[in-house]
Amino acid sequence: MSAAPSTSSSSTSKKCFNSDCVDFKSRKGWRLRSGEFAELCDRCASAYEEGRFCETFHLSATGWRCCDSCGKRVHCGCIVSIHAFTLLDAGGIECMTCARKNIVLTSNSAWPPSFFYNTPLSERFKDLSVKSWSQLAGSGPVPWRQAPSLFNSSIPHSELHPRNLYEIDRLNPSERSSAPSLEKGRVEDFPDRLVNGSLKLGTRDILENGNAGTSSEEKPGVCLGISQHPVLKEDPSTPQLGMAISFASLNESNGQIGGLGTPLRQTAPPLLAKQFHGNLHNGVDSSPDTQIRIGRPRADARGRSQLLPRYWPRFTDEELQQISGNSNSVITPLFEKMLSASDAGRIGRLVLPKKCAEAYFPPISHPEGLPLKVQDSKGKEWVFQFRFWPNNNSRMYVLEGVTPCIQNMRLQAGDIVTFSRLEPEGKLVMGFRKASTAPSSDLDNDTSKAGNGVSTNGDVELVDPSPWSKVDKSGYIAKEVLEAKSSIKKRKSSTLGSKSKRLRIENEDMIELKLTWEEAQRLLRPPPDHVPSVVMIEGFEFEEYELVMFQYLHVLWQDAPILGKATIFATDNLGQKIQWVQCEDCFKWRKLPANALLPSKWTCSSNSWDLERSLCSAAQELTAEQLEDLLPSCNLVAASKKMKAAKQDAENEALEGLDTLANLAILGENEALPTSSQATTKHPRHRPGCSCIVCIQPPSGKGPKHKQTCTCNVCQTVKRRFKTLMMKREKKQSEKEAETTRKKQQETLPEKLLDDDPSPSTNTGSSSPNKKKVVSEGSDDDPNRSKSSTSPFKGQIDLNIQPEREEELSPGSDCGSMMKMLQDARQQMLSSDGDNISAGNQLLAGHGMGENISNGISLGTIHQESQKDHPSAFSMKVSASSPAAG
DNA sequence: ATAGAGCATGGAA
DNA sequence: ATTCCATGCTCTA
Repeated sequence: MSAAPSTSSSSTSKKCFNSDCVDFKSRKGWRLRSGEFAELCDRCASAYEEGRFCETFHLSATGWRCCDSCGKRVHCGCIVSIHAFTLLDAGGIECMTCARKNIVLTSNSAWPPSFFYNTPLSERFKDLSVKSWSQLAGSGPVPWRQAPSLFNSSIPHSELHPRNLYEIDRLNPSERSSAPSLEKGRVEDFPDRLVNGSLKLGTRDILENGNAGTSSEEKPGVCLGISQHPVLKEDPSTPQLGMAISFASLNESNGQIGGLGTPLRQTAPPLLAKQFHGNLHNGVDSSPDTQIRIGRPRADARGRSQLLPRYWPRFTDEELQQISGNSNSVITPLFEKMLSASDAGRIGRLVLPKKCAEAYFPPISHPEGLPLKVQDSKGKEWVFQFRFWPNNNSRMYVLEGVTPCIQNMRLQAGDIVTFSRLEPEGKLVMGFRKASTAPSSDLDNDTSKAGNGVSTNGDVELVDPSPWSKVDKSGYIAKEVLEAKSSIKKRKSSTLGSKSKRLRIENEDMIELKLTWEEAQRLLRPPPDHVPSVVMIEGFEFEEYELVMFQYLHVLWQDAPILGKATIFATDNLGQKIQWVQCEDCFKWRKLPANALLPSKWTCSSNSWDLERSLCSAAQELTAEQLEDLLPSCNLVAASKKMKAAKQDAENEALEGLDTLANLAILGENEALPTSSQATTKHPRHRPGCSCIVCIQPPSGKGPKHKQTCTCNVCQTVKRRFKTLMMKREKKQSEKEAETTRKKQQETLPEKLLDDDPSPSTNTGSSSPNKKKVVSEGSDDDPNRSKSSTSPFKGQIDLNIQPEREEELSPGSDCGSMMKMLQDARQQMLSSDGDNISAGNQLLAGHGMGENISNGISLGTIHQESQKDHPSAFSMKVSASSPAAG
């Protein structure tokens, strides 16, 4: 603190932060407790960077001590040098140089190897066993962050550590457990760098308890050295595991972090918290074995943390084991991140969550960063450039050059990449989890299954091609399927774009989705006798099941309503529109008004429409037979699909196009379908005024349900948009019909029946039990799209479909009654105008409102729309649901 | 013209 | 109000 001049804020004055200096500030120095950086003049900054600051300005200050090992003087009483030394277990201090040496030489050093990132060192640390780490961690009051009181020593000392030691000043207790940053001149913020597994564990436990460092089992302070510094700006609840241990970083330039060995330096709270349940208590745990074993995400493990929950690694034991394989390596989950469109795009830049980057990756002082070696679960090593961009007063960390890896893993936006570390090797391992297998927040139960990219055999590429096999009940299923398909070779920039966020949300709300999906799955089973129609798209052959599409749409519209309580629409004896819904608990089907908005988890108790049947004990209205009739008729089934084809690109595009189409269908926009690459830019930023479905809904997907009578802006918008959409479509449809009629008269095409006629009547009826080929034809206006295998358009598809023209498709003709119901719903909606915003509400409800799910009307409507015009779209989607077999 | 690199912007948390 | 971060924008090669 002597270093901290009187200036209250480095940013408020133009003078050098150093009160002893009168020059103007121009560079950043150490990080202040406030989180800002001390701004220094060139001279002071240089001194700081070179480790001479205290020697220069604080010689007369108190707090100097001597390194117990080399006798060098270290200014322990100053924030500037906070990372230049470490406290020894037995008392006393050690300069970083010695500390580093010791840590290299002994596994029991107070200095976690994690501090040394550079390859050379990491190599040296390779032989450090996990045990060593744990021991390190438990080595006592290692000043991960030094308490103020620690700085009062007056022991003289002669020299400060290596300049790099100066880098980090992270005194921000709450956020940093700091590792000294290698950065020169710029104070790094490498908060929360855990030193080792045990530390993490401890932290985690702390976090789990949700309090700052006081867990019944663990005393963070014990191992982490509880910082007593005032919490700067971080969440006060955050454990103050400070650690300002600076570590002498090695020459950053040599970069290769190689194995990264490093254990994390950080207080990686949540992360660890989740994974290693209760193993180490206070970091003093000397039993290495207890730590870092299979980290198991615990649902209850979420404590508070600096890291956003979405970055918490959600590895399951299984996954961890897969990663570590048969080796004796212990896997330490670090963090995970759902790929954004940008991440998965061709730019090859993966944006790293700042805290994660700072916590687990080597500290970097220059924007150029360092090459970082990362091994995939297959053992293949990748080298990314870990760097950052100055961003405001912060940094934005990115991994560059990830494209090959991303492609290799066949990942796309929405999928999750995981970072973990293998101990004792210290290797950074990058795994992945396809969207559909992404474990839900705390429900990791079924995540370990497919596609996590961390197969034991290391075959990252073993992305299960079978969509269904990946169905894990999560709402991602369809999406994933789609993505899995589209990911097959050519990986274009993600189509998720704005969806990724939604995906994240969904991921976080997976519980709900899972249930929904479970429900959906029940409905997805194809009837025994059902014969799928085969759709040929771009040379791909798909077995098509209407419901798949239906479901797909649910899932597909990440930005829209989606997975909700699957219901079946019908018309009762009185001619009224109704919907059948199945109780989550008793599985009985209940009849509800067609416009009822249902939450994803609907139970009899929610049956306010029929009080007599608001209890599970109440008998089901439908007889088994009736139910049987009902289900098949709606094609509430999904089935596997085969995809024989070759053109992955085409496929990708098609899928992406479909994806987009789906959105367009909802939005009813007129623009031509954007290309896949455009997909993400179509909605670059939802600026003010944007009324897209994304923008008009609550960001978190949570929130109160909107009633049908709600007149809030969102609802109004939805109503208005829907109305407009319907009007447009009606108009379009009329035109189409007229045109179709004209053409029919002229040509009397054989495909006629397969044609576009979107009229409900046409769609009603058979569910095409017969396998037939559906040919998708590209041009949107071409009414010739047909399902006939003999169609001359076979294999052709035009992805540039326009929602408006979707009317022509009628894959739905197979969907008989379902289509009729949908049509009915649609008409009902249209006729009732503003009042009946069922569709719109459905969107709302199913969408942002989290719990509400499209009750079917919206879906139906959408479905229908899509169907009408774009067989191809449908087909594609359908196919999406069933991954390629070919 | 295109791709890549780096920075800026602004929505979301 | 601040920070994060996804992605757009601009410049350069």
